[in-house]
Amino acid sequence: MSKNRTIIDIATALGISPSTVSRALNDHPRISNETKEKVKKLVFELDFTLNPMASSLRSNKTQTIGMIVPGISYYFHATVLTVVQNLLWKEGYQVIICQSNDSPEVEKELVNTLYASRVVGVIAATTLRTTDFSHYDILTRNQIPLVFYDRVPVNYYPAQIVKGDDYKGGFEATEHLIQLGCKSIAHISGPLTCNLYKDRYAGYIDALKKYKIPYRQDIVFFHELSMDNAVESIKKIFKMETKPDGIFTANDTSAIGALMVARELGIEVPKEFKIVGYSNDPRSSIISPGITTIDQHPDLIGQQLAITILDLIRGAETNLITEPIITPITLTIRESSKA
Amino acid sequence: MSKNRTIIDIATALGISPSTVSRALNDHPRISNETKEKVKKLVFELDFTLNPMASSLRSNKTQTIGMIVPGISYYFHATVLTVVQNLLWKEGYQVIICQSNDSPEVEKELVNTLYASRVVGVIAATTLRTTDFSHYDILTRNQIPLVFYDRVPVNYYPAQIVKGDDYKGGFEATEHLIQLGCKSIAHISGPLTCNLYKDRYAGYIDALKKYKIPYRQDIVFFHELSMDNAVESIKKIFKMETKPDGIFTANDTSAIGALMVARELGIEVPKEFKIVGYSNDPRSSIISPGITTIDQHPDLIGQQLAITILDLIRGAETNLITEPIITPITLTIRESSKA
DNA sequence: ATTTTTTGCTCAAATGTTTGCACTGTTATG
DNA sequence: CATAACAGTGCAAACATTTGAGCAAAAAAT
Repeated sequence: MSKNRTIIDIATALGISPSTVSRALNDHPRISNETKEKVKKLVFELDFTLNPMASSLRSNKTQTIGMIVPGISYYFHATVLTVVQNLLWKEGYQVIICQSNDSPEVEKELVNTLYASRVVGVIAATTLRTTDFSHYDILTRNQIPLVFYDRVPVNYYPAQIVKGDDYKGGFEATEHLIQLGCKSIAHISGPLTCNLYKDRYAGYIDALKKYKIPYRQDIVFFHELSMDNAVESIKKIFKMETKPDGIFTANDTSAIGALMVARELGIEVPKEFKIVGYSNDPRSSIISPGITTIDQHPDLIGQQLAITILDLIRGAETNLITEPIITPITLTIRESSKA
Repeated sequence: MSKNRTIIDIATALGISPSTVSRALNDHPRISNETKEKVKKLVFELDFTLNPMASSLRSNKTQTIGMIVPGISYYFHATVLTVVQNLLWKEGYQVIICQSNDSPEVEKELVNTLYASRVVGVIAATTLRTTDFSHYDILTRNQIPLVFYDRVPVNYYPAQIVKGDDYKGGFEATEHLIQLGCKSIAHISGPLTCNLYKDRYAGYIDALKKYKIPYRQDIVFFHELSMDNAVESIKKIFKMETKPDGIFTANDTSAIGALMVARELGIEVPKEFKIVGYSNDPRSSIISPGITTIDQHPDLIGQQLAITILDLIRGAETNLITEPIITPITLTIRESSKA
């Protein structure tokens, strides 16, 4: 029965005052090294740990960082989470992970609950349809560091941003198809309220422009990027008189959908139709033909997030929000876009 | 600038004492409904929330549940996590997710840290190689509800267990292959220190026995279930004089490995060689031919976990650990095992 | 030798709740 | 009609820590 020890037990055992113990444990400069050693030794021997509630109550600071994601099980977010959680845990922070399930209302509620539980920082990827970010104000107003990643506010919002280079991703994907000889490239995009799809779309447009390929409105689609939606759009494409000879989809699920429809209709990939997806989902390397896609390096994003939030928390006095931090992407070429 | 309101502010505003406010908010029976209404109304209007640290400090109880998983990004665990986190959040609990990265040492440390942060319950899937569970004693000794899932103690340990029916999964997978006419069935298993592989292996054995198929030690492998290991083992199999005509692998990664090697060597699946995996990883439905596999219904397991831990926490006085709760599995047939 | 600064520590207050006990007034019991 | 039971509330202690103020002794500066 491990009795709950307190700082006072340590103090009396050593014949010093509780305040000294507290300061010793927090490496206060006014405590002699000798005393610090003594305290830390006993604390170690007794396996003592400070009561985090009492600490937090008194200091009004926790060791908790909140993280808001649309869902834990999305490949991209799961990978980011893994890295962030591991790194922050090592620094002594607890990460509390919350899922918005892509609902703006839930997102709002999550922010409030995180604030109520006195988190010292928040990392968030917003909902696809979040356009109003005022529910995050409660954090900024109280100087709680806030970092958005992946899905970030489109207009200015006073918080740090970390994101993959979606514009470049869109551009390179499209350029790649063009360089392979595609003359007409379809695009499946998500809702343009979300920066991800807006930027990837912009890259697509600019690549077309650069190579003087006319933009065809009838082969560009905007809808939630589900398998069903993708299949529907692709079927439309293949019914056209002037069929496109390639497609760039803003996620891999849609790319897989495209591949399946093509297979079903007996259209040869990549010979007759080339496909490039986005995210480097594990499925895209497993399917055959393998799907060319843009790798967003979620582990790099995770690392960057951990570093960024720690910086903000530790240097909280100075407000050091910088320009958005853009992490690199890599075009990963597979069979779906071979010449 | 939302000042930090306290229970005392509410009390003075209403001309009552802080204790009454506290009791009203906690639905104490001795407070009149009239007073409760008054308090709750003002609390709602002011957007007031109790300071969780102060509550926890005083009551020595948190609203936090710890969850230990080998890694967030494994498909199975990600799905379980998603469900558990959503359900527990709705009940007002915060879930703090920890990753052991499959290291027993880290696992040990995690348990201690969770205990130190006064979680009210722990849900854990252990490391593949955890054989000593004594680091969990600190929880049981202090009556902190503990539920193991998926990877659970092999010998008796005084904690609730929730797991898929691995024995049945192994049995059905093997029986399925036999019924399709396989005469010699290989098996790739993980370390037998882990209940998962032990049970699936036992199912495999018993299915062979039932149909009087001799056990061949040379086509059964035990090693970590990575792609590389799988590829290596499969290559051995295909070099044998008397090649097996089917394989049951204890995870889907190995099944995918088997499929790839077969493809490389020009062995036709399922005609010459049939494959059954385990877990229903998304990749297994995407690859072609699709891989037959055992679906563990991670969402059901998640639901069951949430229910179980809540029961234990709420009825904490009575110790109601029951027999292991076994959740159903489903054989999901795809092309890799067609006749 | 005196004053100032620094070092190393203690005291006590403060953090925001919860909760055992006590108290008042009302209603039921004998 | 006295007394017990009970509903409804308030008081103050307790939870374990942090931290500003204070104080004595030692070290440094004058």
